[in-house]
Amino acid sequence: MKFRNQVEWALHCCSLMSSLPEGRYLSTRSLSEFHGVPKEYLGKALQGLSKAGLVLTTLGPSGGYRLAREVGQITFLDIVEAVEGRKSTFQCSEIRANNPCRPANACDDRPCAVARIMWRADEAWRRSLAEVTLADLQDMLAEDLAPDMLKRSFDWLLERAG
Amino acid sequence: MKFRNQVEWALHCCSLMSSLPEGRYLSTRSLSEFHGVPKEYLGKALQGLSKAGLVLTTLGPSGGYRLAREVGQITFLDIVEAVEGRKSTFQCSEIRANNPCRPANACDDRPCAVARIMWRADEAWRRSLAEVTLADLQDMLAEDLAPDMLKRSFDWLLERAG
DNA sequence: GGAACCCTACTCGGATACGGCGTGTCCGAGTGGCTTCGG
DNA sequence: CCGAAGCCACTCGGACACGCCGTATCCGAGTAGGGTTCC
Repeated sequence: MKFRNQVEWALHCCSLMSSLPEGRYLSTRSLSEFHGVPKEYLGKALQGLSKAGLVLTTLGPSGGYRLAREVGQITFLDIVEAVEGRKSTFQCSEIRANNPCRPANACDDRPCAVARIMWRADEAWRRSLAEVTLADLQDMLAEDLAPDMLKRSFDWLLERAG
Repeated sequence: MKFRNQVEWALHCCSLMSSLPEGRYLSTRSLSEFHGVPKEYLGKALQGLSKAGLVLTTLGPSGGYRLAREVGQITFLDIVEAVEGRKSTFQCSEIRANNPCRPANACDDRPCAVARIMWRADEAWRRSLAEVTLADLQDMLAEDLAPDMLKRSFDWLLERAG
């Protein structure tokens, strides 16, 4: 079980858009050049973000994407679910119903115990991702990276942002 | 991102083997009949458990699988990792290295901030699964299911166990 | 000079091919148990 | 009657096809901006 690489791309794109000034947009072309990934394919990840309402789009020259909410109001879980979907990582196929010893009037009032445990782990994972926002990521990056590099990246995207 | 259904099968098979008396074995044939899943394919999941050292095998008539440790010493994480592998759900492709503004002597002493957050969520998920053992599952099932059905299932597998 | 119009170039979005891994199946190596034969 | 040997049926384990989803790409609908033209 592993994430598709679109998740990573979407997260990094949102990270870039976090420092985008009000009213400016970043195009798929610019984002793909910055990250060195295929433009057309990256577009599908961004479309996922658009469908989920996380980003706003504008057409035409100097068009592109920008975040739809404040950086503190967009969590990692929002982004991951926008790309990967909202379905649980564990799907219970009700295998217990095939038990040959199971009577017809079996008590199915509770979900399968195995599924309950797996879903609980799924919840823990989602909760961990829901606790981190893009604002937190900005803080982490500010602490990790050299200030001059942040500045240059900021200028780079400002130059390309319509 | 979703688990393969082999995970569910493996968990339910381990659940059955949990109540297997000492020295007895359950064959892939019996397990597949009990759960109503393809025998040959279920075998691959059990082979995964075998490779991970979670179960012991015996060949010949009345051969099969049985748990290698006490039910309290086998966690859900053990089983899931035996089937799905131990790799993290998030793979960092070091996309930040493609940043055109990144100098040659970039500071890569720390992993990518995005990856750190995703890995933390991965850890939370694993921790949740590591906290539950097959003994806990047995307790849950004893509380959920009717005692007579447990008894019948127990007799069923005893009849088939070599 | 200013405003309206048109054209162009650039954008996103959905529809369209290719490949890898999960899904499902088959066959061979190996072994424990039953039968049989001899003492 | 008892023990040992041989055979057989049953087991696991790895090697072999099929199908679906992730990956990658292309093309069309639509629009913002700039240039031109007219008033």
